[in-house]
Amino acid sequence: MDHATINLDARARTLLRTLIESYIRDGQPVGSRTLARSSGLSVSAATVRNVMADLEDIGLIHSPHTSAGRIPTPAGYRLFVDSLLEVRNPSPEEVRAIQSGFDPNASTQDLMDTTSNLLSRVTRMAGMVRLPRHRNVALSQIEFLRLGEGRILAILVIDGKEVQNRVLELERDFGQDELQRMANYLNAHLAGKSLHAVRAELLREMRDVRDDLDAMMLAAIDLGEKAVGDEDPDDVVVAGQTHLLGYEELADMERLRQLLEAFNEKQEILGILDQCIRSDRVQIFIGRESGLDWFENCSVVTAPYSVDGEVVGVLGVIGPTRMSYDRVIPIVDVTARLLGSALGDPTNESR
Amino acid sequence: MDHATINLDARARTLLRTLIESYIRDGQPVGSRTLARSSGLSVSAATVRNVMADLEDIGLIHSPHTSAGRIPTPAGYRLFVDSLLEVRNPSPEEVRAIQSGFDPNASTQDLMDTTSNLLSRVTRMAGMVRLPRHRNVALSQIEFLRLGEGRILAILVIDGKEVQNRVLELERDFGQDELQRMANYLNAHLAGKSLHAVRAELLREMRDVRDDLDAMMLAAIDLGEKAVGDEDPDDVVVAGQTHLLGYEELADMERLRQLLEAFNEKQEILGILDQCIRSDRVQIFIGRESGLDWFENCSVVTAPYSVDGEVVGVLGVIGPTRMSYDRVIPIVDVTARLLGSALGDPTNESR
DNA sequence: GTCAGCGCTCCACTCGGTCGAGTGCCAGAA
DNA sequence: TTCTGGCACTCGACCGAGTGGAGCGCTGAC
Repeated sequence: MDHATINLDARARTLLRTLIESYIRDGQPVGSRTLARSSGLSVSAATVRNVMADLEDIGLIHSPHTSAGRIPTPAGYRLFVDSLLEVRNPSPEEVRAIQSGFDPNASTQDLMDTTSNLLSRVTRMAGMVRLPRHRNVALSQIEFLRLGEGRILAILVIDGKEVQNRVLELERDFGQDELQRMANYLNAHLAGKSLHAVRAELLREMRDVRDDLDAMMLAAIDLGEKAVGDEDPDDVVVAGQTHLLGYEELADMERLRQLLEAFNEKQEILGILDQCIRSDRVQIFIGRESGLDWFENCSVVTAPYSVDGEVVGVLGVIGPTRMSYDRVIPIVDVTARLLGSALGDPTNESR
Repeated sequence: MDHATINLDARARTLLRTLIESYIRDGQPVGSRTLARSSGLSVSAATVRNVMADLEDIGLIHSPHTSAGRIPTPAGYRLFVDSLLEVRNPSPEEVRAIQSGFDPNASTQDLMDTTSNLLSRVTRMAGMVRLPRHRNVALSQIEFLRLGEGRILAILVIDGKEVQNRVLELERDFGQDELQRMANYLNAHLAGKSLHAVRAELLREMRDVRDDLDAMMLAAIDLGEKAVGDEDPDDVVVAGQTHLLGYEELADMERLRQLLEAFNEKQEILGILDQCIRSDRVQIFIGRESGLDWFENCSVVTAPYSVDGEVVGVLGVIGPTRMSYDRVIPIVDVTARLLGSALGDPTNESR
């Protein structure tokens, strides 16, 4: 396939680009006459037909039936977004709309919500945001609360603002005063370090220094490890799914159901987003490329967002394959940047 | 309208009932011949036609066009569910399916999730559960954690298993040891009492005894009042919205969009459910009766659920007006009962 | 390599006709 | 008075034929 793209001469590329742009705009198969006229080239419709026949052989376009116009195949879209597309700069209004949506004082959860809402509102498709990994956020404080026989509540305060609760089931029972002392010990040792570091340290101490510590400290370390142990839950925030009902190419009810179901389950969405987290720029999945059958006629545009140079999450939109990539891509891109800086914003960290 | 229902003789009622049952089953307008045959009455089609003409005059049925059969109007459905419907007992499998879904050890939130999932799975429509009011649950414990300058985290443990976090912004700053003492004071006074009682007591103490207490106690009461003060957030759990895509009478995309949007916003759903909380049995909204335009072609079946004799919430389903009320009503009913007892189950309260 | 032209294909649309379900009404029976 | 059979009529669903138009592939000329 790849060598085929190289074989395309300038004229064929122009025609393919014009064809796809036209189809994206109108949603109608485009015929040779229209294409000849709108391409800007001074060639006749017959010539265009020849070129189109070639493109069809390569598998970039196809006609739904004899004597209809041509529409792009997934491979055609692929080539289009990879090397033919000229992305517009996002319009100033759009940038402003996105920018003004970010409240630098909001909690992380709120930021995620607004972001996916913004994405879906501006693009009129479904927006989604993968929650940031908390690898390098600082543990501010850890506390334990006895709930009942062998059940204690661990409270982690992160970055001085996020609070996480975890209920631990233990075999041994601890009194509240014991718990208090263990928390004090852990806080003294670990407060201010990143969760990642905390975890590593606890594991190391459990292995190395168990002889040097009294039973209480040992229990404290054990408890701390249990409390920080679990990764934060994988999650993704989705918004604006209902926009997808508006696109007639997605009008098949059964398909649509599966699609919305996937948004509810979130599992598959997560899978897709996680595929993108290693990339450092906008990525695009077209149709079934993501591996899910029911993504036919859908495309996904994602971009990772980073704080202090480290990628911490991914966001993106899902819409019909026939979408305005030139408009959507920069929107996703700029949103990712703005989210990254909102998360890393000092005004956000200070409180 | 009401006197009209009284004017109906037995035959007309039978015919209306058969007509609606038939329409609910097949989704087709039903004509006089079919109706005459399936009603069980020994009357001719012509007679049936006369009766139908009367029913149409009263506004209980209408034909979509000349010489199609008749279909029920909302008023017809209303009369049907009010006085013609014979509800089946829920089938044993259904009861078992529902019953086995309840895990008596689950947290309230999990219970809500499973319940709405159950409702939607068993009825194949959208299920929803209004979160229970916590009016008479016991406060087990209250703790405070200093997050930063003037920001403290209040942790309420309720019923020995639910945990609620609330961040309070205060004008004055407290040290952690002060907070500890205040928590001790509050726990000593209030633990074990219902949230409702706690709140009342705190308010009373603030008014009455401020002279007798030192500043610390006063601050503690103030703090406690702030922590328990807010009502728990209004919320509703929804599941299985996607089932609604399967019903062709809801196939209008624009309508469907509004409907799903409403599920996302939850506000309107809340409104509907709250209308039902005063009732003590199954309630039904047909079409626009709930006051929302876009509920055309939809009906809502709700039932309140109670713990220890007090109604604490509502659950229900939303589906097409043309639904099997005789099957859905008992399902909703029995689910409400089972949820109530799962919430009140002593095995649930003990841990 | 490009282009005009021809013949062909296929879709979308319209038109007329038929069929069947169902209605409304009427006159006669019970 | 109530019921019933019969009749004329209406309307939607379906079918098939016909038509116009868009668009293709191919070919022969330049």
